Amino acid sequence: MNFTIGRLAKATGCKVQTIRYYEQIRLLPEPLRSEGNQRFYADSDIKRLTFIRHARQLGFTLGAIRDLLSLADNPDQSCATADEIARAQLSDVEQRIARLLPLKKELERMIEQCKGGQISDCHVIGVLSDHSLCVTDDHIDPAATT
Amino acid sequence: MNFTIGRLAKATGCKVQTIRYYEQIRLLPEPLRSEGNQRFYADSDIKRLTFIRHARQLGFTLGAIRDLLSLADNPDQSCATADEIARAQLSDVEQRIARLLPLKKELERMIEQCKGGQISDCHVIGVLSDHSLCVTDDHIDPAATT
DNA sequence: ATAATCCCTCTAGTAGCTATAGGTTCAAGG
DNA sequence: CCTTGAACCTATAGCTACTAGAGGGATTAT
Repeated sequence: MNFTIGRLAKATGCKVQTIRYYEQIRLLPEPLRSEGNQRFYADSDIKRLTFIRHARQLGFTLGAIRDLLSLADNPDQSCATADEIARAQLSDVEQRIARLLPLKKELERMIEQCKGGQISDCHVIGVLSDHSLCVTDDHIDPAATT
Repeated sequence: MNFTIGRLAKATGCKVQTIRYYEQIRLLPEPLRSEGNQRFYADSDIKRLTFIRHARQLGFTLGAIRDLLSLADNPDQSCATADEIARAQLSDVEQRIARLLPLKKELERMIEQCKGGQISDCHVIGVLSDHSLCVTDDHIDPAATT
């Protein structure tokens, strides 16, 4: 019923520091403390943290998770917003895939054409130096995470 | 023959601050300065920056780009190292795709099952709360960029 | 009693930029 | 020649989502 932060960490596969970080940014509520100032958690905290970690594994940002949590806290609302957040996340993932696939092709082509000679004949370096040797124009947005 | 930082930015599609940042981390050499302390660039800088931007578009990290640039600077060497860096990048991209595909599936499933009722019946929230409702176990490393 | 292990706070670091503040230089128009 | 506005300068802080470390206190096992 009462867990130290270390046990919560083990139970959820989350690092101790990460838990304190989530508390700091108010994603997790401030827990009770022992006399010696150590945090003590309840089952509800395991649930909440599990939710967070799972959502992170699905690539949701902490901002999106914050929204999803506040929805989960009010189960009488319509789930339209949750649906919307999930759809946005899906389209994000789809976009990332759509950018990575041509990238992969370009890299494969680059590597395939490298005959193992000198740098001066190297296609890897060559393609990077001269965009026109590239198959596709639009590669990737150097931002885009997960 | 002589460009201000703004012209270099336009020529390469790179922001002015980013150029200064690249100089700061020594990815670009310190350029000459005008009497009024403004940077002036030569054609070689355009080339170098183009190389960098193109490599970034292909998802290479600045560390990898630094290595590739030093290889490009010594064209008599073997291109084995360049090849290796490109292969590492390819495998990185492949791993990212491999993680995103099951993610996409899970999100699609999540959304599909959402019937638009209340949060309490919402599959989006439900799946996040209870991992066992999930199809796959291994989702994603919440790190992994581009 | 003591040692090992856990916990505490606070700060700084990671990647790759982006943005802002507060000031200087430059080029063009009147 | 003077002024105006754009472009430039430095320095610093912010972004995401953590992670690592210093320097100490608490708890538990022996």
